[in-house]
Amino acid sequence: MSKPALVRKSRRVLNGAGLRATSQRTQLLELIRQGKGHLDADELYRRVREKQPRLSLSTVYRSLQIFKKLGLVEELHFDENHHHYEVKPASEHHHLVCLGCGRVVEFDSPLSRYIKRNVAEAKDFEIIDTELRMSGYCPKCHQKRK
Amino acid sequence: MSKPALVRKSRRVLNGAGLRATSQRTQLLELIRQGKGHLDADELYRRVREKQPRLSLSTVYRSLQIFKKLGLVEELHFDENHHHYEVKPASEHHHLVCLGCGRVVEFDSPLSRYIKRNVAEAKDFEIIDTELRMSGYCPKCHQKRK
DNA sequence: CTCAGTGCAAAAGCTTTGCATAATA
DNA sequence: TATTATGCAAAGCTTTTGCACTGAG
Repeated sequence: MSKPALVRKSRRVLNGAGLRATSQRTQLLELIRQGKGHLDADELYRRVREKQPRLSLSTVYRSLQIFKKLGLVEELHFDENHHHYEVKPASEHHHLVCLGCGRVVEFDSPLSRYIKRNVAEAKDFEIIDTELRMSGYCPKCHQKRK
Repeated sequence: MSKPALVRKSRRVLNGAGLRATSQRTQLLELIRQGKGHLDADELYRRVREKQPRLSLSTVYRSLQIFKKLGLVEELHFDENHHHYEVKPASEHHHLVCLGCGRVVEFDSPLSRYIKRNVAEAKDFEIIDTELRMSGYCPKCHQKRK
């Protein structure tokens, strides 16, 4: 998706919810979309500040909460004391974290959809979100441990 | 398992790792084992303090880190800004959290073991831990939303 | 008796909030 | 122009750390 299209889309979504499409929100969304990694608030703060030095951390946090509520981004809970964010993917995918180097690999598994359906039925829950996180050692770090 | 047996087991595990079986550690472990819910540090702190009023929060945190390293307890990441702990279960199980009332339901799914094996193979990772968390609305809260 | 473990207080993250100012619709 | 959103500073929570004292082995 080209850059202006992204901006247009953000605007549409935000305005649609009765919110304003400020330059801060637009840039944050854009960064989260582009950013391959799973960004945390501080990382986003530092990156956006390169272009908008007056941005404040509060705005980052406030924006992230809004994006989360609108379903635009997803909050991930890795092993640490802070959250990571990524765009809500059209197709569900999950995360594999290396305990050695911290690398995060995404993976998809059709089986997770079966689990979801089974659990929803067994427990009579309406399931909104599924987060599957595995951790272990990547090939390199696996070697080093020996 | 009877209470003295629990104490004996804790002692064995701790001493085996060259650590001391203090009354604080023993009580914490006991509570986590009994506690059906998924306890957080503060909850543990308050509960143990009923019997040992001089316990400090730092000790709770330090103990939890130790238990985690020894593989005695598991750290869970729900939606919030703090962690929850439970005894490391012999059989893997997962969590379903109600976004309305916060209730946590455990479930098991044999399929998660397949996913684990598939991912380990596909990504060439040595997988240590799997955390599967779903969230949604329980029957009661599902009703209320309408 | 020794040294690991504890309590206390202080510090260190991460995240939220109040309020005056700036910017959007 | 009427609000909504922002920046700044301060506060709030959870978690970690330094240090002198205590208690387990």
